[in-house]
Amino acid sequence: MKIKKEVTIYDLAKELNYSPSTISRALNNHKSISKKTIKLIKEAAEEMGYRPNNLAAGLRNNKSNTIGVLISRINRPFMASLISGIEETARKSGYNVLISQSNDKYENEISNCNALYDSRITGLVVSLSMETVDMGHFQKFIDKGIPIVFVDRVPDNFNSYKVVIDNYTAGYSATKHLIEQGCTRIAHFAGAQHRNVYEERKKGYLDALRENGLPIEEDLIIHFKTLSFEEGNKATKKLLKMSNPPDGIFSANDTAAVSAIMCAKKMGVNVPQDLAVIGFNDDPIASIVQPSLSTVSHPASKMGAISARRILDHSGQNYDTDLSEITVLGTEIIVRDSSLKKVHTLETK
Amino acid sequence: MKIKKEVTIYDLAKELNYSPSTISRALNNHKSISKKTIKLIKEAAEEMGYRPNNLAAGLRNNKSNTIGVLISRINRPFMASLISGIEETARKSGYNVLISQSNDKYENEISNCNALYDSRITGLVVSLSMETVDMGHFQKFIDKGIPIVFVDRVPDNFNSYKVVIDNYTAGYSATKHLIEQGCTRIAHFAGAQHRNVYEERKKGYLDALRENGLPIEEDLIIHFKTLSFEEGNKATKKLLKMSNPPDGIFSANDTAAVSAIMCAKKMGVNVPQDLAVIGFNDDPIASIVQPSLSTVSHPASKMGAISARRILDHSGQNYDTDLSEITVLGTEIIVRDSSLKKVHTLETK
DNA sequence: ATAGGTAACGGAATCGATTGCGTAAATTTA
DNA sequence: TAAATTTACGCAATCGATTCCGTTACCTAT
Repeated sequence: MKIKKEVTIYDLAKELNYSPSTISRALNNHKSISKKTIKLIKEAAEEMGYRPNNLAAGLRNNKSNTIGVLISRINRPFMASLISGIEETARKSGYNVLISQSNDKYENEISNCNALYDSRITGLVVSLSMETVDMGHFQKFIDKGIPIVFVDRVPDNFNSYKVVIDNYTAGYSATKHLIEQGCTRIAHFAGAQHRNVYEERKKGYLDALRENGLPIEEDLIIHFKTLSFEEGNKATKKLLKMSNPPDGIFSANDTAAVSAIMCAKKMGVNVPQDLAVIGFNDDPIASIVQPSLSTVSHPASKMGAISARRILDHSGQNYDTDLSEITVLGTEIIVRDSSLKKVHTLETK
Repeated sequence: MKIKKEVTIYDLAKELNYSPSTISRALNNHKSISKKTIKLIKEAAEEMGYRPNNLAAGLRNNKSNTIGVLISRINRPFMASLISGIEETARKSGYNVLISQSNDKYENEISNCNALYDSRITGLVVSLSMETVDMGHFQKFIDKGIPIVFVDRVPDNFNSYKVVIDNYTAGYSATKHLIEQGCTRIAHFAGAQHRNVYEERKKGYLDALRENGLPIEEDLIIHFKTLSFEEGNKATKKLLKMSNPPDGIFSANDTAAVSAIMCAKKMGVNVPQDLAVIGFNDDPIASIVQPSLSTVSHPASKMGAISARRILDHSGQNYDTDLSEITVLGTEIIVRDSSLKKVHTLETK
């Protein structure tokens, strides 16, 4: 097996009778090299099949043109789209994307964090694990001037770039939508309250009830651990067996919302007539379940693109950039059948 | 903003009065360093907060302890699970994972391929884009002794590691299942025939028909471009409007299969009584659609894990490893409601 | 006691690109 | 035309880890 030798700037230098410095500068469009020489060198480089050694450049500059991504799980629709957005944006600028998943374990988040740090990433995009409370493991990036972009599941006690959606307004609007459809006893499937996204969605829910004169009943607020299908099933069963069951559910994710729909159907409860349901995320399953699930959509891929862009821009700029910049993206209530009480009422009249 | 200095093996050398060589060897458990010294050095390294510089090591060794992943799209359930499996396995061995998506464009596949090559990845995991026919862009990896693992969508004209499922048998079994359920006119939603997975699934379908004495009708074989929801809808409509419509569909993926179910329902065709449907992949939507979709499941995450393992093992071994090793994993027919004609017939009697 | 062997470590080159400093030639200015 | 710039480039150190060759000191066998 023949191992072909790689072309380096030294090979180019020898071939063209220039010094390696000139070659390097020419390839980087340094201003102190004449246009002619740059053209000459670049053409020769192309012809000889020169390809820059990122490792060498990285060693010298102590960075690697690589964006690190630290998330809970890759195989979730939201996360996959997020990564997709990061990757597309990064690659257009010649950056690589390094991924790692914590599986929602604090411990994994720390070790992955260290591994990425050691890899001299240019910047880090993070969506916090479910367990994470302490932010200590991120400090070293700040100390080194490496930008961190928190996305979706962000901390509130750590100053850095953030890309989020307006979870409060989304929660408020989703709940308001159910109210407008005639619901008066609306349950909420809430996520872990130390994660901003779930806390704010719940706040929105609560305020929507208050501002519309509906009482808040603690029995109707179910706190989930993982918002899984199984948990959703159990919670729905419990709710529907109450002497005074809810007539609406706002779930903090689609998985649990779908389980609620399917569970209700199995129990003979009509959706949306007896129980209107709205979820969160607009996962593919939302448009497949019957009745189709109303939900809140957010631009996952765009969030990824913006996160990557933050890092790319940060690296191009001077150091004292404002790290605290927060990007808030809008959401949209996607009305499908699972919440359309009114229209349905009209139709059946 | 204080920038903390990184600890290097030279710092350790100075501190402990050893040479950098010894430090390096000790940290790598080289046999020519005494146990005592190794212990001493490792403890000091730990205490001083030493972290190896992968870039420096990578430059020297011309590789980076990084596995490159080249796939079509991240945000597909199969691909996300695949990456998840790769990442978990790689990280356990201290390897990083670099991802890139081609969006099923040949051109992107080439440029991503080059970018990964330039990043000195230790090995490459590839699932071919829909368009790829020529394999030239992969040759340089072979020339360099960098292992490539093709997974799922693999080439048949390129000698390298492969991790696949038995698509032929899966296609055969899925079709056979429909036959056993009483279907006699089974349509097939086929994917691009230059991709092994779709070609073999179709072959299995054809042989199942033949071996069970059913005629092959070209009208019932629809060749899809992307097996999308929209394409599935259109194809289903066309099939059901035939004077002699099919009573079963074997779709090469779940997306199209689900669209068939939903389309049939809308057209007043009963699933599975009038039209039995079976898909492929066991995506989340398969268990959500009603009637739930029978399908073929394959171990996406495990395929990723095995692919990563191939690369890790290859790097540990001597050079003349057998590159042509092919791993074939089993699949499973998941029987749900969309194909259960017989049982349903019994129930309704 | 001496040749031969081994265990334990050090010197210094190497990987490839970058960059501060220096310099010769070309150009402009006075 | 001499002086002052400017242009265009070279020299050599640097980033941090690895590794091929040594080189001691100590041990063993004859």
